[in-house]
Order: sequence, then structure tokens, then C-alpha cells
Amino acid sequence: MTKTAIQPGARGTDSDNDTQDQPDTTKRRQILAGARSAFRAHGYDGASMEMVARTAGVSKGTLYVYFENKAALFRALILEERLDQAETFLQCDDMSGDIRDQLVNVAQRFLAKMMRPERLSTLRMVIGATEQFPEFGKLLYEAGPMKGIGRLAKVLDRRVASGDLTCPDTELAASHFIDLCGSSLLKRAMFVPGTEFTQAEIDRVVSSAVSVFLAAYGKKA
Amino acid sequence: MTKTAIQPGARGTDSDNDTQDQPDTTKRRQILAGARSAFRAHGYDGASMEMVARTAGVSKGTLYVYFENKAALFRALILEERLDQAETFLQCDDMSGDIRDQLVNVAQRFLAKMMRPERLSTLRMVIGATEQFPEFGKLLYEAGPMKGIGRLAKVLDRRVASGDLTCPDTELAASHFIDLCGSSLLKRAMFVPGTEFTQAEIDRVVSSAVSVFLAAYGKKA
Amino acid sequence: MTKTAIQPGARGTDSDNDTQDQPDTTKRRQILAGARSAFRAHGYDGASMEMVARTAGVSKGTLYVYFENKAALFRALILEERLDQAETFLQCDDMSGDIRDQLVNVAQRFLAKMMRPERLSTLRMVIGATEQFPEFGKLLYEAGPMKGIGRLAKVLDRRVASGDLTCPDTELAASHFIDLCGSSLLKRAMFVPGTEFTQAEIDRVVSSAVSVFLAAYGKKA
Amino acid sequence: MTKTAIQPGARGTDSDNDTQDQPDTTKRRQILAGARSAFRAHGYDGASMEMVARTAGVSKGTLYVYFENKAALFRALILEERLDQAETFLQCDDMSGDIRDQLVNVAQRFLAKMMRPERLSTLRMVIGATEQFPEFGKLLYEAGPMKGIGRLAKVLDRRVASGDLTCPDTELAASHFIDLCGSSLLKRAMFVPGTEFTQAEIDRVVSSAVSVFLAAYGKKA
DNA sequence: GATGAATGAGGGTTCATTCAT
DNA sequence: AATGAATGAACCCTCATTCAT
Repeated sequence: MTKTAIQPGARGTDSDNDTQDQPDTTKRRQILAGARSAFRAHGYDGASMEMVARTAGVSKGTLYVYFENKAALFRALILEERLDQAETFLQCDDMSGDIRDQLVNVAQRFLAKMMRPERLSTLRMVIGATEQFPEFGKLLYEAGPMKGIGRLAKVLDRRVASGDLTCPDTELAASHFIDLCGSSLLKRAMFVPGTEFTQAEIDRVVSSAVSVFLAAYGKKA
Repeated sequence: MTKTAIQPGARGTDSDNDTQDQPDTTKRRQILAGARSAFRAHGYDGASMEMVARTAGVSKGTLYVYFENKAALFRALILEERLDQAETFLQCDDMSGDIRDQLVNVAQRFLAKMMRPERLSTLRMVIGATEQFPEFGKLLYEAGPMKGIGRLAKVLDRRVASGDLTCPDTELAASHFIDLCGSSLLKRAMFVPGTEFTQAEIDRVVSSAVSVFLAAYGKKA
Repeated sequence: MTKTAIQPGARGTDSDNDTQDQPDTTKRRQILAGARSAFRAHGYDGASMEMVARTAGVSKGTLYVYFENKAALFRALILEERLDQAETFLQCDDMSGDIRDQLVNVAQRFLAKMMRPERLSTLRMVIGATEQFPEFGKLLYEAGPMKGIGRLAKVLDRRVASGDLTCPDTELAASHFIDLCGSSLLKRAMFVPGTEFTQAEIDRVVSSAVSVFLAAYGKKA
Repeated sequence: MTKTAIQPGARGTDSDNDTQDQPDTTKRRQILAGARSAFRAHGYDGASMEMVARTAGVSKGTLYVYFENKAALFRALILEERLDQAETFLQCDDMSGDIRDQLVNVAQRFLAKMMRPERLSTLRMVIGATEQFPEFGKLLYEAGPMKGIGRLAKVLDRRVASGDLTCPDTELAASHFIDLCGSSLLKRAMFVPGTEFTQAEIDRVVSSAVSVFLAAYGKKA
């Protein structure tokens, strides 16, 4: 009750850290890094605070200086992951030039990000904890897939406007594109950790995905 | 040599269940039901053996009469789920008649199964435990998606042979179809438990999925 | 309270078992044999009733048909061991002829019995349980060492009477003899299980023990 | 790599205890004291960690801060007992003056140590656990009886050199002396806890033991 | 009489958390 | 701010014992 776990070292926007000599976000980051590693590897319930502390290289007590409890630490980690997702999920800002090339480009970047073991681990971690922390799954879904779909939809909108695509619902089309890209790869990668795909396999999948997408939504010759 | 948790009352043959090879006792089923419920709700690490026992309506000690330890109980549960997956994932035995109608039919049945909360919980449970029990993720992947893709691919093969489809790689096409069906629904359902979709939404997604699929692989007029 | 664990199959003196077709002492013996093995190997607390049952080749429930509980089973075992001790500890009935030869003879037989691994295990088992079951240690002490000393004392009495020995207290002298026999062997054997002694070592110890004994108590030339 | 139960507050040097090489903390000692009491009273298997904790006046969890597990705690206790044994078992440094007086002196001190209830309990505890922890029995045997015999043998060597004794094998003679001292007392004390002997009894036993010893090994008049 | 299924108390151990330093 | 010692609740599992068959 008394304890409130006030974060040491003011944080918030980095801008006002200028005048502080050691804003000690360092330790907080360190802890989050340890937590990320531990939670990814063992899940929320499977990872112990001691593991987190050891991985982070701090004492167990220190964890509670920065985070009120295990759940709060997990939440902070999820919020970080959310930022990462929001930034990296389906970047497709500059869509111009030949549409097929551009789609292939987007797909390749998307899969490269998506298939990284850490990203997959994070997804497993969140999905595994979703029943206990429903908010976190939603958070990540909205920052990741949902945001990505939105971004791609806007791009598709422009292509529709320019006549490159014919598409009644660009949001759904965007969703189709993303799922076609991951088709035959993502499910396996999620369920079978350690699965590796060759670039050739990925190229084939990307190429097919784009072909299907364009067959459905492309300008009819 | 040591303790092996031999199933009590394990009978070699049970005259009236030809197709079933494992001699499940009533109590064993009861325990597995409790375990299913507990593990789905809290994950492998999050569920305690006492919760399982209470949910199953047996004493804690009884669990260990039927299963060597927690992991063995989980494994038994996964093996059951695998059977269920194998049976129900993408049933599409009788593909004849108009292809669009048939695809819609398959898609509807697939989504109906897939979107059931218990199925989603199971998937989350397995994905959450995959880092600790990699074999189980693989097991379910192969019994579920992989087997489903194979089944659908065979059906598509026939449609290709009959000229209804043009398709260089029916396995990949099957994968495409499945992912198109789940597009915009499944990810959200996985990440946001409790999400409900109206039949209208589902119909729209199915219709779009089939359209995209046929645009890509259907007989060119 | 209700349960009284009446031994099945009347027992008592074997004489009245003649008329019974299957006096079922068989199973009781079987259980005791299992218990002996299990308790020797792991001690009273270290051995579980399941181990006993498995070793005995009966079901756990059967143990409770013949013995009220674990302690009662242990007690029955101790009573058996007591009989064995009483019979075999320091047999020296026929002491005649050359005294040195006779003492060597007794000593050899004593050590042969004493150094057998099972006898040592039994002693460890009882000593280990003595703090919890003080009566049992006393029981075995009286049936073993104490009885042996008494037996030997009587023999020494005769030798004193015949002038072969000079001995103010034959009980103490008997005790001395026994301890001299075991000297340098028995303590080690008790503390270091698996210790093996060669016959040569034993011969030397016996010879020395007898020499010391006779130097102290023998007829002064 | 894994948990190692590093002693908290373990200090490399503690300025005011030169002779002590292990950095026992207060709490560690406290726990060991509790363990000693509990294990002595109930044996290794018979004593629970909760009993140990309660006896030591610490929480159960604290035990595991100082010792990796029950066996490690027991081992630490045995190592302590070993030190005690090594120090106190048959002290006989200054053997000079009349040999009979000296032997009586040594014998009295030996028995006084040996017959103390705690010492007897410790021996029972170790003997009871020897089948499970063979190393510990050996450890104590070597630090106690074996070392004592060695010490006494050296003293006897000097007496042989000075012509006070005639003795072909001083090690064996030392063993004889020790066993004669305990004769009629030690076995009973081991098997019957709570046995008390009067000083008169002890005096008589000691006197006899020395007499027998000198009759065998003393200078022949 | 003999069994094995079933139990709940208790065993050893880990854990999230607190607190004095 | 950072620690590590300390805790007690809870966890997984075992056990002596009971009871229906």
C-alpha cells in the first residue's frame, strides 16, 4: 500500500533529460532487456523474477525499484514491444513505380522482419499470455497487424485512385496481401520454433502472393 | 523401473470401440477434461496441478495415478487435441458441383470450427508452450494446418485435372485459400480473446476470399 | 478405530498349522522379506510402503491386511530380526578342548556372522530408527550382544571353574572378548558400507584378540 | 550456472578468526544448529525441512538461501560434526608419567565425550544415513575412530620405544584399547538411548580395560 | 483374502515480494 | 539507488492409508 514504486530518474520524453547527468534510464532499459529475453524464452508464468534479474544483471530487489510487480514489468515490456511493432510492421511508405516490384519489395521486408526468431518469440509470449492479460494482445494487435493493414490500405487507396488496382475494400485487400505473404511460412514458424526457410522458398512465396493479389485486384489487361 | 504411472484399469481391448486404440478410463477422461479447461485458461505454467484437480473433480494425488507428472499430463492433452485437429481441420472430402459454392462451403465450415473460443484457446495454449515443448507445436501444426493443406491440395488437384482450376502448385494454393479465409479474422481472434464476429462479417470475408482465390486460380473465361 | 488388522490365517505356534491347508503365513513371510530388504536399504523413514509392496511382490493394500500400519510392519520385522540375532549371535555352546583353539573358533564364527552385509544393514537400520523406536534398539541389544555376552560368560565360568581362566567378572570378560574380536573391523564396517576384509586380516585380528584376552585372563604359567 | 545457493554475506576474511576457514554467518550457524537438533532427533529422512526451519527459528525459504537442498544441508552438518570429531575423539597428547594413570586418564576423557547423548545421537544419525550417504559415514569414521587410533598409536609407539610397552602392532593395540574402554557400555548406549551409567560403573570398566590392556601389552615384570 | 483406485496431508523446493542496509 | 537477506504462500509431487470390489 505504502510502496508506490516511483521510477527513479524522471522519464517521459527524452527531451527533458538533457540537463540530468545520469537519467538512469540505463538501468530501466537493462531490466527491460533482461525481461524481454527471459519472458520470450519462458513465457510470462514460466519466467521467474530471479531469472529476469540475473539476465538483466541486476539484483532482484532492483526490479521492484523500477516496477511495482511482475505484471507491471511485463506490461512495460509489452508497451515497448508495441512501439517496435508500430514502427516496423509493414513499412510501405513509398509506393510508387511498378506495382508488382513495389509489392514484392514490401512483402520481402515484411517477411524479413516477421520471420526473425525474436519477433516470433515475442508473438508467442504475448499470445501465450493473452488469456491472462487480454489487453496486451489487443495492444499488440492494434499496433502491429491492424496498423499495418491501415498503412497498406492507404497505399492501396492511392493505387486504386491511379487506376493501378481495382479494389472494393482496400482494408480487406491489405489484409489479404499480408496473409498471402505469410502463407505457408508464418503458421509453421509460429508453431515450430527454429524452423528456417531458405531465401528461395521465401522468394517463391512472395512471388506467388503478389501474383495472386494482382490477379484479384490488379488492373485487368 | 521407477514409477511409470500405469493407467489404472487400462484394458487391452474394449470390445465395443474398434477404432479407438487408447484405453481411456472414465477418470482419465475426466482428468483430461479438467486439464484442458485449466491449461486453456491459464497456460501450461499458469495452471497449477491443484487447479487441474479441482477442475477435474478429483484429488491432487489422483492426477499422479494417471499421469507421471505435469508435463506428461500436458502431453496427453496435446495428443488428444491433435486427434481433434486432425479430424476437424478443413474437412473437404466431397468437392464436386460448382466450384465457388464448394469453396464457400469449405470456408464456412473451416471458419466455424476455427473461430470457436475453445479452439482459439487451445492454439494460444500450445503456442504459449511451444518454446518449452517444441515438439507439441510441431505435432499440432502437422495434425492441423499441414494436414488440412494436404487435404485441400488433393481436392484442388482433381479440380485442376478437370480443368476447373489452373494452378502450378496446389499445395501453395491450398495454403493461400486457408489464409485468405482467415484473413482479417483469425489474427484478431487470436490476439483479442472474446472477439465476436457477426455472420455477415464472416460471409463477406469468405466471399472475398473465394473471389480472390478464383481470380488467381480459376478457369480463365 | 474400526479396523483391527486381524492377521488372516491363524498363526502363533507353527504346531497348530498342521491341519490348515494353506496357513497363508506364506504371504506374511513374503511381505516381511520385502520389508526387510526395503528397510535395510533405505531405513524406516526412507522406505515407502510402495517400495515394500513392490519388493514383496504384493499390492499396497495387502500390506494393510497383514499389518496395521508402517510402524507395526517395522515392529514385526524387528521381532523377526531379534529371533535371528538371538539364535546366531555368538554361538559358543561346546567349549572344550584347548582354550585358545576354542576362542579362535568362536571368534571366527562370530565375525563371519557379524560382517555379513545384511547383518550390518540391519544394525544400521535399527540404530537409525532407535531414536524414534527406542524399544526396538533395546530389543535387539538384548537379544544380540547382551544374550551373547551372557552365553559366553557362562562358558567362561566353566573355564574359570576348571582353572583355565582367571577372571573376576566373566560378564565383563565376555564383553571384552567380543569387543576385541571386532576391534578395527566392526566400527569401520558399520560406518563404511561395502568395506571388505580379507580372511588374512580377519585371522590376524582374531589371533590378536585371543592373545590379548588370554594374556589378561588366561592361566598364568 | 544454475542455482548454487551461495552463502549470503560470505566474507573472504573475517579479521578476528584466523583459524577458521569457513565464513559462517550467524544465520548459517543458526540453521545448522536447528538442523543438528532435528536430524539428531529424527534422522535424515525423518526430519522435515519445516522442522529444521522451525527448530532453527527461520523460515523454510531461508534454508534454501544458505543450502542448495536438504542433502546439502545434511552434508554441511556432517562436515561440522567431522571437525568436532577430529578435535575431540581421543585426545591423548601428553602421555608421560605412570602409564596406567595415563591410560586411565585417556579412557575417562574418551568415555566422557563418547557417552554424551548428543554424540551418541550424532552417531546414530550418521549410521542411519550411511546407506544413502556412504561418503558421510566414511568421513566421520576417518575423522573420529581412525584418527583417534592413529593418535593413540603414535603415543604407544613412544611407550614402546621407552620400554613401557611391548607391542608388535601399535595401531591394532590402540584399537584394542579403545574398544576395551567402550566395552559393555558403548553398544548398549548406542542401542538403548537414554541409558545412563554411574561413574562407578564407568570407573570399573575403565579400570578393567586398562588392566587387560596392560596385561597384554605392558612391560612384563 | 487381495487388490488397485483414490485420497489429502505433508514433503522438498521455488517464487514474488518486502525490507533493512 | 541498489542490494541481498528473508519470508511465507504456493507449487509439484509422494506418501501412508482407506475402501469398494
